[in-house]
Amino acid sequence: MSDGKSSRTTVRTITDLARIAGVSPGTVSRALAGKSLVNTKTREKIEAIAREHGFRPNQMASGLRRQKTGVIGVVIPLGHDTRQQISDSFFMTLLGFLADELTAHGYDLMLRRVVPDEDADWLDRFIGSGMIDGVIVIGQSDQFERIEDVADGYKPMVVWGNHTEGQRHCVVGTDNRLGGRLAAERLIAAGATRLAFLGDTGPMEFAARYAGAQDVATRMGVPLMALPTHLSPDRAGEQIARHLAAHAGAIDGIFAATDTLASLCLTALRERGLAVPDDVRLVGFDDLPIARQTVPPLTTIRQDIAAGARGLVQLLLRRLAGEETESLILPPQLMIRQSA
Amino acid sequence: MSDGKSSRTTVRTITDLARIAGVSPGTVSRALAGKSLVNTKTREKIEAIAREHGFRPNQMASGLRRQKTGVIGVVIPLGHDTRQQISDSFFMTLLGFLADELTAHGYDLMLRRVVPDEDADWLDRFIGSGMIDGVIVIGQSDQFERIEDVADGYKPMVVWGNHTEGQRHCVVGTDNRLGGRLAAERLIAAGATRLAFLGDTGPMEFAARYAGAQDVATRMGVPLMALPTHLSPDRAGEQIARHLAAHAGAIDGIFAATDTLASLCLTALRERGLAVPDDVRLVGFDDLPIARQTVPPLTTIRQDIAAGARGLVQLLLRRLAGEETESLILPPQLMIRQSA
DNA sequence: AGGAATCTTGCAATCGTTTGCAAAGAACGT
DNA sequence: ACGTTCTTTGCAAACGATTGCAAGATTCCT
Repeated sequence: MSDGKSSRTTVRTITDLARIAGVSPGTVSRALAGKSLVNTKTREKIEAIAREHGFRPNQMASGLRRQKTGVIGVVIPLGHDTRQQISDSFFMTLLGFLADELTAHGYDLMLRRVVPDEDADWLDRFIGSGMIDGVIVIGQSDQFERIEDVADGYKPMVVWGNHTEGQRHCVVGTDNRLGGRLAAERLIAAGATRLAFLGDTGPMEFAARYAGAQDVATRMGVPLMALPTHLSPDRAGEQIARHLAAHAGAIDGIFAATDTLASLCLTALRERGLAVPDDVRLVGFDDLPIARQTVPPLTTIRQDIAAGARGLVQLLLRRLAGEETESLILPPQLMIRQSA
Repeated sequence: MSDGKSSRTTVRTITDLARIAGVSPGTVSRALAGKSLVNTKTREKIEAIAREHGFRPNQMASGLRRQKTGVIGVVIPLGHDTRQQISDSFFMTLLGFLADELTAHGYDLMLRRVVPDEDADWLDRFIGSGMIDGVIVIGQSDQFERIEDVADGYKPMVVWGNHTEGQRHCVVGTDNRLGGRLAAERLIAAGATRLAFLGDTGPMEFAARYAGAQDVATRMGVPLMALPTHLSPDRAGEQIARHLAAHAGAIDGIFAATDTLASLCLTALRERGLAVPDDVRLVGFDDLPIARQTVPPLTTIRQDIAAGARGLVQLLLRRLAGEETESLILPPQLMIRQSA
């Protein structure tokens, strides 16, 4: 089927190919681009030679000339916790979907993880590199302002994160506040009377989830306590244990900022001999695969990651085409299992 | 601190910058590259102007001229199960480490997921694009032969996967066969007398794990049964349940090909009312974070993912420098927890 | 057959940066 | 003051593909 190396003469450039085919480089370029301005017979001959020698036009040269690269940058700013934090589960899954989605539209994906504290210039540097046609930022982290600044002067950018009234950059994300409300409502419906929010309230997404829970707590006249926690599993584990030790009896419903934290929390609760959901009700966030496999299975707020990826890419494509676009807020969904 | 848009005149090219600085483009190029052939004072002036206008040289043009891009391609072939299969946990974690490691060495990362069945040309296409200086293949999938073919003619390639005697491509990976042996030995030491391997034995890594377990089973005169299973969590769940239904009593020790499968298996065992490790011993593979949070915590074979990423990048860099390199086989490590 | 209309193709400039070569300028020694 | 070395800089040719323009080749019509 594929022969590979039948080529005596190595043909690397469009000019080499042109020489063999006995035409000019321009014609080869047009033939391979499929623009109909070239005679069918000539085109077929050129295509045949190209196939035979396994020739592929150099993307760098093409990109330079056409002023577009066919590459979309995806950048993950690591703000709060420097280490891979949120990344591992949720963000990485999103990244996988993004890769598929971009590929489906003929784009390549250039990935960068950056530490804004060490490199204040992270976003401009990426955009200005000339290597990418547009950029998707995964997570606002603590860089909201910088992203806002860039958004004014650079259109082909879409951000995964939380939507704030009046913001200037285009964002795709779950309605975190609504998610927080759903979680708190479920906890209360399941019998909880003293709530806690488990997770760092610094990042905007989490702050919104907390605020949502607060809405409900206030409305229902139920207390809600914040238990700040790091996200990296190693540190989170002991922090959670410490929280439980301190507030053991004062809590009977926990809303964890992510399923990962919820899972750790489950372990910690078990170690303290507290039954879920009888002694303590627990609701997570994300609906990662792990949520189905904990003991008991986790009641959680589902984010539709695939839909998120699709939205990010579609909005970006429209912006690349020069359109203005609104942000896209996805509805969260309460998945009732057994932990609350 | 950063001013950003103080630039009246927009300066996009090195030539613009040269005009402002009153020097030739060549000088600007040399100044920004830090090559010491330019007068210190001139260099400083140029750098100042560049900073003020937020200028960054176009990577495409630079790449074209220098014939190197500063980008490493990372490709994940999706062979057996088309869907994201293994990717989600292990591969994605590896990808994260790779991103960090490449960044640390000044390289960017271009990510591609490909479906070899739909695109036989996946590897050549990537390499021939001219966009990448080298390539890291994550997982051999069922593409061993194609990778071997390419390896002869293209040096800067390193593959994550299994090492086979006499292969021609440079690979980094865990000693899967040894891992399999460790797992089987542990199961038997924990009292198991009738073993099963849970997972698809098609992919080479898994085949080697199975073979390792087989080694031990044969040596100890213990039966070992293969229970083929898909990797995507949705299908795997019911397949495992079916396996257990069929071979319930005939098994008292299970070696799961990955922690993800092990975790699913744990759930299935619980549903059948089988106690772990008393009725059935269970050993996983990978030592993903999840292994610590299952009930009971998973005894598993640890792969050092960070070391793997480091190895991949280091070998690739040496190959980029023209060196020949041997493969790197990492030792697996038995992590004893409570499931066996 | 002659001229207009339509297809194909080649020419050459261009994208923005890098770099070999040589010229100009500075420094230095006698 | 003059010839010799260094430095520092500019010039111009790459890198490989694309594309506007115009010339050459065909086709078609009357």
